[in-house]
Amino acid sequence: VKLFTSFCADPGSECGVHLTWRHILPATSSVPTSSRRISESTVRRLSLYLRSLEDLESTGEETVSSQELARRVGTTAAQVRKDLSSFGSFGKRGLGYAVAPLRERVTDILGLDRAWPVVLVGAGRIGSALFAYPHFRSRGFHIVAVVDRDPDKVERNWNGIRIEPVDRLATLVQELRVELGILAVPGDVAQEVAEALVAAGVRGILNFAPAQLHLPRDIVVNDVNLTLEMEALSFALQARIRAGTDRG
Amino acid sequence: VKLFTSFCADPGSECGVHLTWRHILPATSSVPTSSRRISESTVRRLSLYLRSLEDLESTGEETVSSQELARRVGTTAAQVRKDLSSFGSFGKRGLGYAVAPLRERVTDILGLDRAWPVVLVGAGRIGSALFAYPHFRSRGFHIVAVVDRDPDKVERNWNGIRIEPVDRLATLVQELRVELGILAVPGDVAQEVAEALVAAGVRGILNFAPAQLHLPRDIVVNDVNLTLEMEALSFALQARIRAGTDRG
DNA sequence: AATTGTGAAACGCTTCACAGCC
DNA sequence: GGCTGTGAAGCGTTTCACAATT
Repeated sequence: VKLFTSFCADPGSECGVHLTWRHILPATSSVPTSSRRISESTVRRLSLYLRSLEDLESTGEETVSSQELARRVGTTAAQVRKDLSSFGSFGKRGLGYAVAPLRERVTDILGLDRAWPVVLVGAGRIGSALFAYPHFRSRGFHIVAVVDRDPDKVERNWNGIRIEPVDRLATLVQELRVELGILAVPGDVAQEVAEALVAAGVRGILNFAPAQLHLPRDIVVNDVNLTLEMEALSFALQARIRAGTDRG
Repeated sequence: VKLFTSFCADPGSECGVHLTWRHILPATSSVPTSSRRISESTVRRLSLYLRSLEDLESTGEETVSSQELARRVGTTAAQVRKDLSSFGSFGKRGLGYAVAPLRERVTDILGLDRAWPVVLVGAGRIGSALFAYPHFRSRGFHIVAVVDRDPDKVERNWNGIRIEPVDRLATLVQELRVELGILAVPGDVAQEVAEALVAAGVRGILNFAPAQLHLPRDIVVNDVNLTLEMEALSFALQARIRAGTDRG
C-alpha cells in the first residue's frame, strides 16, 4: 500500500529551496532544508514545462506524454517524470498527463497563482526594455514602481507610472507591499542599491548589474550576467576550434 | 616527478565542451569528449573570476589567494583552485595567484583574446538595449550588423550601423565573417530566424526569445529566459512562505 | 606560516530499468 | 500496449584534507 509519494505538493507541507547562483555557486539560502528538496534545476525546468503546457493548451491538446513534453523542452522523458513526481503524481499510466490540470498545478508550484508587485531600479536602456517586457505582466509580475538615480534624465512617465527618485524606494516598497526587485543599474552602485532594496523589505532580486552582490543569506538573488552568457559562447566556439573539430 | 598537470591549457590540446542549457538540460553539443572536460559550471565561474581579476588589477593588487577570489565571486577556495588547476597551475604555494598573468590566462581560455563580430537580430526594446550595452564591446563582442523584420519601423541608423532587412542576413553574416548571433525577436518567429542564422553560418546563439530552439547539435545555444528567472524567484519566496519560515 | 594542487570522499543530479497501472 | 512512478545505479561536481611548495 502506497502511503505517501507526494512530499512538497501541498501548501502547508515543508518545502526547502536550494537556490544556487544559476547552479555554479554554492547554495546561500538559509531556508531550512526539509523533507524533500526541490533542486534549482527542477524549478527551472518546471518553468519550461509551464511554457510548453500553455502552448499545448492553446492548440487544444488534452493530454501529453512525458516523452512529448521532454522533446519540447529539450530534456529526457525520465527527467520530466522525476521532476513532476517530486510534487505528486499527476499522470495516468498508459495515457500521459492531462494538460490543463498539470499547467494549473505547475503554475501553483511556481508561486504564480498570485500577483507579484515588483520594483524596478534603474530606468536606463535595460530597465526600460524590462519595463515593457510583455511576458512579465502575463505571468503576474507587475512592475508597480520605477526608481532611478535621477528621474529627470528620463521621461518621467512610463505608461502611467512615475519614475521616482531613489530616496522614495523604502516608502514605495512598503506602501506597495513589494517583495521582488529588478536591479538594472551600473555595476558600481549595484551593491548599495541592493542593500537599500533589502533594507526596504525586498526579499528577492533579479540582478542585471555586472557585480556580485553580497547580501544576507535569506535574500534570494538571481543574476542575469549578459557578458557571461556571451563568454560561454565564446569559450565553446573557441574550444571547438582548438580541438580541431572546426570544419577546417 | 610531475609530468603533466595541464590538460586543456594550450592551443592545440584537445578540449571538449559540455554546454548544457544553463545546466538544466542535457548536453547537446556534438563536440567530441576528450581527455579532460571543462564543465559548463567551471566556464561560467571563469567568467566571474575574470571580472574580479580585472577589479583587482585596477586597484593595483598584484596577487590574490583562492580564498579572496572565492569571497569575491561567492564560491569556495577549493572550488577556485579546482577550476584554475584544470587549465594548469598558475599559483605559487604560500603566495597565491599573480593577478595580471592570471587575468590574461583566463581571458585566453575564454576565447576573449580576439574580437568576435556579432549579428543582432531584432531591433525592438531588448535588441536596442543590447546594442548599446557597453560591456559587450569591452569584451570584444562587436555588434557589426543589426537585422529586423521591418527596418522601417525603427530608426534606421544606430550609431552608424544600418538596420537591415532579414533577407540580407546571409550576406551580412558571410561578408562580416560573423559566428555569433543574438536573437531578440518574438517567440513565434524565433525558430525560423534561428534556422536562418544557422544557414547563414552562425555557430553560436544567445537567445532572448521565449522559445525553445531546436537546432543541429553542433550549434551552441545559450538561452536567457527572463520569465524563468522571475519564476525562480517567485518559487523561492513562495516556498519559503509555505514552509512557514516567513517573518510573519 | 601561508597557500596551492590534487586524490579521495561526499554529495546531488540524471539515467536506467522495471513494476504498477490504465 | 503504452505510459507513469520510482528505487537503484551511474555519473559528474563539489568538498575535504593533506602533501607539496614558497
